[in-house]
Amino acid sequence: MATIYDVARRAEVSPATVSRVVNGHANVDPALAERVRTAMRELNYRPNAVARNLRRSRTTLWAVIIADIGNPFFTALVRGVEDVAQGAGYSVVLCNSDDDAGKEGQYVDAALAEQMAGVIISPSGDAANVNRLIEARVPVVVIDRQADDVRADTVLVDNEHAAELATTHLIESGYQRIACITGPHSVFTADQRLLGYRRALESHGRPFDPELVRYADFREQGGYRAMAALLTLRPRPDAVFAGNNLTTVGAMECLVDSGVQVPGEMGMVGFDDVPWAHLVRPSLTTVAQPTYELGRTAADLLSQRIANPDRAPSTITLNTKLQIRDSSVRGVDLRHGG
Amino acid sequence: MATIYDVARRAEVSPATVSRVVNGHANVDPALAERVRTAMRELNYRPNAVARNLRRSRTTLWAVIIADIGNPFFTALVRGVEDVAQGAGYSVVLCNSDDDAGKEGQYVDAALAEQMAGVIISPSGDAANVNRLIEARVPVVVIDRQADDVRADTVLVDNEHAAELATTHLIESGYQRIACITGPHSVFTADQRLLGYRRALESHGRPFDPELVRYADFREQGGYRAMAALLTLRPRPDAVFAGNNLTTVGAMECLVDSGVQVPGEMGMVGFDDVPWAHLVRPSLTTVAQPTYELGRTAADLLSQRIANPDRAPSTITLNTKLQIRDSSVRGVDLRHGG
DNA sequence: CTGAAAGCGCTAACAC
DNA sequence: GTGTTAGCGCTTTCAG
Repeated sequence: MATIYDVARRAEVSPATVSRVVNGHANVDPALAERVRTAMRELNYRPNAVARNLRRSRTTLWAVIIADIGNPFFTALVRGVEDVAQGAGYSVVLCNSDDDAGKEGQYVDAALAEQMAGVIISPSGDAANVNRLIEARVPVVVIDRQADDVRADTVLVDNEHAAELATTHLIESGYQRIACITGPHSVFTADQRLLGYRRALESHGRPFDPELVRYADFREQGGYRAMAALLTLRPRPDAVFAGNNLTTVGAMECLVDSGVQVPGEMGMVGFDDVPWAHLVRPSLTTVAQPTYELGRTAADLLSQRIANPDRAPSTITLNTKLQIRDSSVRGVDLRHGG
Repeated sequence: MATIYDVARRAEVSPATVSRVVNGHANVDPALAERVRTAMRELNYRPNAVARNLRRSRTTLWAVIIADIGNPFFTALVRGVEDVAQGAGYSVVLCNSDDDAGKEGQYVDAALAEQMAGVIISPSGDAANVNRLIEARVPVVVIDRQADDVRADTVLVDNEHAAELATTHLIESGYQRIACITGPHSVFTADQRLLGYRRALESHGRPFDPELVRYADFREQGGYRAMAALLTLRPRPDAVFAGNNLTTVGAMECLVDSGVQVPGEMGMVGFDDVPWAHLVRPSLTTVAQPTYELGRTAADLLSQRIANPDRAPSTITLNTKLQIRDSSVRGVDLRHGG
């Protein structure tokens, strides 16, 4: 590869002048600049970002570390991040932690080693990885999940409140024995949503029955298995609040396979929209999250922190919206077609 | 941040020795090595990958440039890449081109500038971006789509053959007027699948009617609109072969909204599996692609090319499988539940 | 087995 | 307005 010295020699200027042209610094004689540009073209010169980054001690890459690349919630969020990043002159590299603290740690290592300009992360259980970033003074924004003992900018949704509304909606629709499929114990969103579920029950004078709570991984299969287990209970629950989009899908599949009618025999509310919801019958009542906005907000926060590393961290909570459709309203029955 | 010099000073050795310890080179006195490790821990030393990359003129990052991060086909593929990369000591950074040659070009620039160790790319129409990588001698594997005038390792599926089988299946199921929703003109997979569709018609003595072919973007909305347009034709088509997973979903939504019964009034075969297919009624007949294997294969090829940059490029074609379900078989009617 | 020293490609003082 | 030069942090000959 041609270097800046090759270009300088060919254009008969100094490397400094080439650098100025490359970086668009003012005060370069137009004639010289033109000579430099010609030389660059002739040599097919491409600046070496590695060298530049070393010299400047900074880069223009953001790492976005997400828990599940297969979950549309996270990919939608990434789009929001990307759009802001692009506008601010950063490139986004996406890292999939699979909710595994070890894999996450590796990506944090990489972000640190590569001197990434900033990191947006939805942390797996353990706060240690996030804290390593903070200690290294890497600008970081935590998204979707709050980590205890972490002082960082954070973007969340009103999980507990939304879960309470969703559960209340099931209660008000006349369901009696409402179960909850939540996520893994250590995951923030799972805990919060369970809390909301519980609060709704209690404020309506309903007993909280631990047997009706299932902890699934936040994947389809987890939802399926949890639902299957719930179906063995006697008396059987007659409604379910599912803690994320994929568990909702899994639970629905289980109900289809078991021939349980929704919403007649089983009411259903999910958290976060399910993709291709239009094709699912009955249409699903869900707590809709502003996924794209979540990404945008996190990216804005990251920009601001990079510009001003010393300001106090803030937490932004965005609002969700309960989308009432067919799966949670008795009297509406199964059907397909227009 | 602590540098290798700080560690050297503290451990009372030379920077070279620290470097040897960090990189696990043999032949370092165990006592010295221990002193170095202690010093690293005390100073919370983290190697600076930027400096290392500059010195070594190589990195341990792979870029995977995909056309649509919202399409499960691509995210599944990425998982295959990741697993191989991890085993080979590389990290994967994901870049979403949105099938836009401009955005793609930016990511190619970034990959070039950052001296990425290799690139896996599903190219948008234009071959120029891929050729820039090749000219710069960056190891590159083309995936999912073939680019003309590009000599690079390539991993594909048997698009044309699969499309032919899928269309033949519709013919043999008794459908008479079979339409095709394919992708944008310039996209390789769209062209190939259209070709297969056409071949099936011709080898069964059916006329090829251009009016029955619709070019949609490979998104849900494209499929919806194309289907809507097809429904206005008189006589109306009675079956559709849809060229990718999202167009299939879109087309199905349109049929649901229009009250057209599948498979009775309209037969349907899609290309690539639709996620949450179990929830979709009727269950969809699709051409299943080995997505994960596609990613693995591309990653293996990239490994090999990095190890041996001068070997001749090869093209690997993986086989798909026609999964016959309910949407393409008359006599099976709409239903829901187990 | 260890250390000294050069240099990867670029940028930014600083000098002219 | 332009050139000279030091040095970002690391690895890797080469000497010893």
